[in-house]
Amino acid sequence: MKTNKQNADFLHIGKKLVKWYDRNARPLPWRENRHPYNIWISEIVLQQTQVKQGLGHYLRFIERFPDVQALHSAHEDEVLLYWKGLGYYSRAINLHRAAHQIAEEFSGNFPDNYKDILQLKGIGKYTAAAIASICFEEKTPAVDGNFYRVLSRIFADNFDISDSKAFQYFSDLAILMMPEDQPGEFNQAVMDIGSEICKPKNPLCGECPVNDDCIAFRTGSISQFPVKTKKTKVSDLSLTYFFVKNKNQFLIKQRDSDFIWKKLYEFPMSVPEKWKDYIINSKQITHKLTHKNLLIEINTIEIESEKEFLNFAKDQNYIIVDEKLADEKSFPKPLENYYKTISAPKLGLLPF
DNA sequence: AATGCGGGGGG
DNA sequence: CCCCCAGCATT
Repeated sequence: MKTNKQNADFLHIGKKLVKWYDRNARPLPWRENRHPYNIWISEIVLQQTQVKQGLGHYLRFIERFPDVQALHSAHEDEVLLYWKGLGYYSRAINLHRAAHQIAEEFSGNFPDNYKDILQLKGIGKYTAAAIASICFEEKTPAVDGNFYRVLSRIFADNFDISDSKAFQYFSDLAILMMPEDQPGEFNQAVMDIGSEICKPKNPLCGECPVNDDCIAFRTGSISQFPVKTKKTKVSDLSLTYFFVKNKNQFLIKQRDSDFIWKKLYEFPMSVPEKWKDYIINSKQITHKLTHKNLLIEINTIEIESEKEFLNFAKDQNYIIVDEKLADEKSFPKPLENYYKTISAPKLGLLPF
C-alpha cells in the first residue's frame, strides 16, 4: 500500500461508516429488497445522475419493465422512451442488450458474481462491484466519484483522481476498510455519505460519522480534496432543423448519427432546396450540454402539396406524425420544448 | 490514454 | 452567466 497513513485504523473507520449506514440509510425503493435486477437498474440510472433526478425514472422503468424477461421482450424504442430526459442514452440501449445477454447466455438468471456481471453490456467495474457486493456479499469496492472524494478527504490523500491509476489506488485503500461480512453496506454507506454529507461543495462535516477520523476536516483543508488536475473542455455546435408541416402532419426520424442524442427522434435536417421558399418561421434555440454548446435553428415550413410532402417522407424514410393522434415520443429536450411551444397537444406517435 | 456522451444544481 | 458533477464504451 503506497500511502503515508500507516497509523490510520482503516477497518475501524470502515465499521463506523457501516454502523452509521445501518441507522441512516436513505429509504430508497431499490433498497426494499436485494433483487439484482432492481439494484442493476438503479445503478445504471444513478450513473452520472442524482437520486432526486433519477428516482421518478427508476419507478416508471421498474413498473413497465419489472424483470429481465419484461425488458428482454420490449422494443428498444420503448426502452428509450422510458429513458427520455435522463441523458446518456447508450445506457438504455445497453440495458436492453444486457437483458438479451442474460436471457441467452445466463439462461435468464442474473449472473451472481463480479466476473460474470462484468460481462454485461453497460456494466463496468464500478457497477459490477456494486451489484456483487450488495446482492451477493462479494468483497468488491464500488469505486466511483463519491469514493474518490470521501476517501481522499478522510486521509487527506493527494492522489490525483484524474490519473488512470486512481481506480486501483482507491480500490486497494477501500479493501483495507471494508468489513469482511458487510461489503454491500460499506459501499452503500460511502455512496450515501458522499451524496448527502461529504458533498463536493459545502459538505456537512458536522454531521459526518467519521469527522474525527477525517484528516482534511481536522486540518481545515476539505476544499483541497479531492485533487483533480484534468478539466473537461467544451465545443460549439450548430444544428439546423426543418419543421415540415402539411395540414396536421409533420415529419420526424430516428437519429442515425450517434455523436449526440443517440437514437432519439428529430426533425429533418435537410429539405429540397425549393422548399426553403416556404419557410414561414425561423427560431433560434440555445442549449448547453456538458461538452457542447448547441445553437439550434428551427425553420417551420408549410407544404401545400400533400403529394410532394408524402413523396419526400417516403424517399427519406421519415415518419409522418399526426398531431391529433400524437401521444408520446422520445425527442431530445430542446426539440420537445420547441414543439410544445408551437401548438400540438402532445408529442409524436409511437412506432411500436 | 484520450475522447465523447445529458442534464441538473449552485454560486 | 459560468462553474461543478463523472461511469462506460470506443478508438
